[in-house]
Amino acid sequence: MPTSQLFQYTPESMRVSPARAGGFLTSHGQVSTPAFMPVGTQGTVKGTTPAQLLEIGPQVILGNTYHLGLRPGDALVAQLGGLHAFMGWKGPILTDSGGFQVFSLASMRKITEEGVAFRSHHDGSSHFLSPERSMEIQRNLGSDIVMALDECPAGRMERLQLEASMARTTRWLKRCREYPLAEHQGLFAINQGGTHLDLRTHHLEEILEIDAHHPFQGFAVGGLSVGEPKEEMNATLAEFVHLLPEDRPRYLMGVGTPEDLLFGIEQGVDLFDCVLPTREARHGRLLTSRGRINIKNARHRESPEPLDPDCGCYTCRNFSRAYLHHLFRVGELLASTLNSIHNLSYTVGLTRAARLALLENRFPDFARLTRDNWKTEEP
RNA sequence: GCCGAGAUGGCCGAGUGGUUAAUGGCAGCAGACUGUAAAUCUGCCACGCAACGCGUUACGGAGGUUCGAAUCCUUCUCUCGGCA
Repeated sequence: MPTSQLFQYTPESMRVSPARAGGFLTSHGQVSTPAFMPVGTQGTVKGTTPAQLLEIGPQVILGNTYHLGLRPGDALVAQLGGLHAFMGWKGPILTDSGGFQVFSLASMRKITEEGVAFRSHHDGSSHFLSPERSMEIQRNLGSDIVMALDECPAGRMERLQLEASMARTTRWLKRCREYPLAEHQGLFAINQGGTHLDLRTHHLEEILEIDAHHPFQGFAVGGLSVGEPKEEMNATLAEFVHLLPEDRPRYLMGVGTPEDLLFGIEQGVDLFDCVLPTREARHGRLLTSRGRINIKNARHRESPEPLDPDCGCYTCRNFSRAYLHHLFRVGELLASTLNSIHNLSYTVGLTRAARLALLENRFPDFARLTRDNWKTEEP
């Protein structure tokens, strides 16, 4: 079954804000939105087993083209039955194209019209990622949602440079669209333009020209949360997201914090992904309905309380802050696991709760209450 | 008892006459992290202040040499190894 178009639960005419609930089908299950997608770059959502992930309940998880193409290699993954089978995850998978690595590994790559020449971060060996190669890797991985290869420019890139980068991203997008993917795979286009509304809209027009001949299954907003001021990111989202086609999923890439998710949903974003919940979990920074806590802080040493009394995750059901504090202080692996389970549960749960509130027509109240609660934990 | 080695800030451990309140590491106290080169990285970490500066104690104890000592000398105490 091919990844299909968005179907909406709340028609535009019945909505009081751009925020919306929706969903679409993939061959590995339905995706209900808004949804937060945990990142599993190297074929694992760091710190969790698929069974634990199943309980957390994400709609989709991510894998990465650059990383998996390098190790263990997409051909091997294909030989072993594809990424779903390889990593033991039966639900939908989205693979990022390697576009973000063009940004994050900037010191180890060179961009040309043909593609991106990378030095492997493992051993320095040379590799070339073209739009076609990115598609080939993602086809081999067998993900349900394939991301177009883009150039993710740094947040403070000069306008002129940004325009050149975007033009190339558009040309790459055409090549990605022309590449034959597997029957079940859907391709998402990525919009760039930094925090310039005119560049964003211009790029969107170019994307929609391609879309008119050969439709994309979704649209992503890329190039945000990459160093630009938060106010500029929010202004851009507020001005731009509602311009994206209504009838297909909108994906805000690399975002983020609970605050950002709520704001994004309010602007009409359907999908999010971010490494923050798992990375911060590994670093002892935990999200709760009452704000953030740092479990390594001495003040939690003797606390019998759960992390978040309003959370029903495995970690909060079974362990005290004192225990989590202890595990972190002694450097036990279980600290990462329990913390990751919680942060992911919180983040996935936030988008799920938002969806429910949207379906029940009480989203504005939900958003206000959620924000008020965040202020209670730490002064 | 003799011979040898050594005693440094909470711990381990550099430093052997002067940019030394004293390298590092650990522990401790905080912070950062947004399509993962991140189980990572950063700051603080003797005491007292009218504190981006000043003062006071500090390298086992006591005494000495020197303009100046954690660093050299004497002695005491203790620790470790070897021989009796």
